[in-house]
Amino acid sequence: MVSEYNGGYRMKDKPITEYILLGALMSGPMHGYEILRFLDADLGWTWRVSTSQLYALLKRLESGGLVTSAMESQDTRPSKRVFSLNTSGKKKFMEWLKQPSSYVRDLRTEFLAKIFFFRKLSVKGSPVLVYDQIKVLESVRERFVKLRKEELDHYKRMVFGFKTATLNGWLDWLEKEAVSFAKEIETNL
Amino acid sequence: MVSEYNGGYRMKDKPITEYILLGALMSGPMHGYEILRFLDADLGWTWRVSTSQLYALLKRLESGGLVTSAMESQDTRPSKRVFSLNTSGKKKFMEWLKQPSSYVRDLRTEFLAKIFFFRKLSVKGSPVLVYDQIKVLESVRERFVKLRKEELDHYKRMVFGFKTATLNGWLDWLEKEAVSFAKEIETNL
DNA sequence: AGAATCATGTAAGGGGTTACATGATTCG
DNA sequence: CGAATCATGTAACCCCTTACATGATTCT
Repeated sequence: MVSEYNGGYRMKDKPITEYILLGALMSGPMHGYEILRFLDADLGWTWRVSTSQLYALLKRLESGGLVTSAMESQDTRPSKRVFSLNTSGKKKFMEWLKQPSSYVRDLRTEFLAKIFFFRKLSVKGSPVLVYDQIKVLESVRERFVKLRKEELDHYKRMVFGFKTATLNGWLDWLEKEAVSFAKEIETNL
Repeated sequence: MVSEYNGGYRMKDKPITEYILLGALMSGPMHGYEILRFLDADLGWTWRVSTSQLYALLKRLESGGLVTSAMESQDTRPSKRVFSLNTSGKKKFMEWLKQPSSYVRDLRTEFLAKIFFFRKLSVKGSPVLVYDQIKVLESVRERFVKLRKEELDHYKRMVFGFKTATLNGWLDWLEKEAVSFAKEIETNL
């Protein structure tokens, strides 16, 4: 049988973008367009959501019971639908926030967003997250180093070398910048 | 207007997986299942294709005029559809092969596959590709370093730091491992 | 006898995209 | 006066996924 394995994808879990939206709503009720501007201005280099997806996801979050909405009419402007996080939405977000990414592929997109929300929402515990993430990456790196040693084919050794090099770059960054950034937001309460 | 930019995605261009399939067929005619086993065995750590996608893509490549197919019946086994590259398919592949990835996001998935095919097919020019790719990444890194310097917000500076760190890891790998690997396959003709 | 291999697909869905529709208001 | 902003969506498509269907053969 040819393996049908997909390489350690995410899948099954809620897509990261939904957590980003929950995170936006953690600061208080917002309507769609407002979230869009917020993401664009503050998370522009980390995360992007298209308008169509945004409204689709908000709808899904509501039907998933993490968010409630209410129409709000305005005199000079089109009326807007204001979304609010409920308790289970907040809980879901906080759980996500404190978990390091176990799939290396997710780190690039997910980790920065988490750090962002730690600062934005003044949540305590970012140094722990950084620490946990370092541990995860170190163990993955170790695995690749080992696989590389055991591998005879030159090309495959190079593949493992590439993966290791990526992890080296990230770990370097985590240990230098992320650690100090986390410490700083922690001391500033 | 809230920007609807997607962050430098690929889009529009042929999906990378199609080039992988073209690359597989560069060694000669093959049927679907054969390609699947080949990818699994030789590109397992670099590239994965599900069966359903494979057959769909092969069909599309054929209707796109890059590939032709013919049924081949077997006595003890189910009959199989054998695919062959035609001239324009070969040309398309060779063009792709020699181009460095301009979108940083693609490098991780695309570059290793290119190197793989350089060796597999004994194509000359891999050192040039490595060199070109280094140039691309260096210029991108420079851009991020500059953006970082100009940025006042601590978080955004960190984001640029992360991107730079990733590029550092990759450039390190390119300059050490990829260069020597490319030289080696070049001298072994 | 049952599992794996050979071999090709279909069906349904998931997450994302671009392009477009609509309509008032304010800025240059 | 035209462009950008505010505000919410629909429609179509793209790449890819899992789950399943089919059916013969060979390995354990």
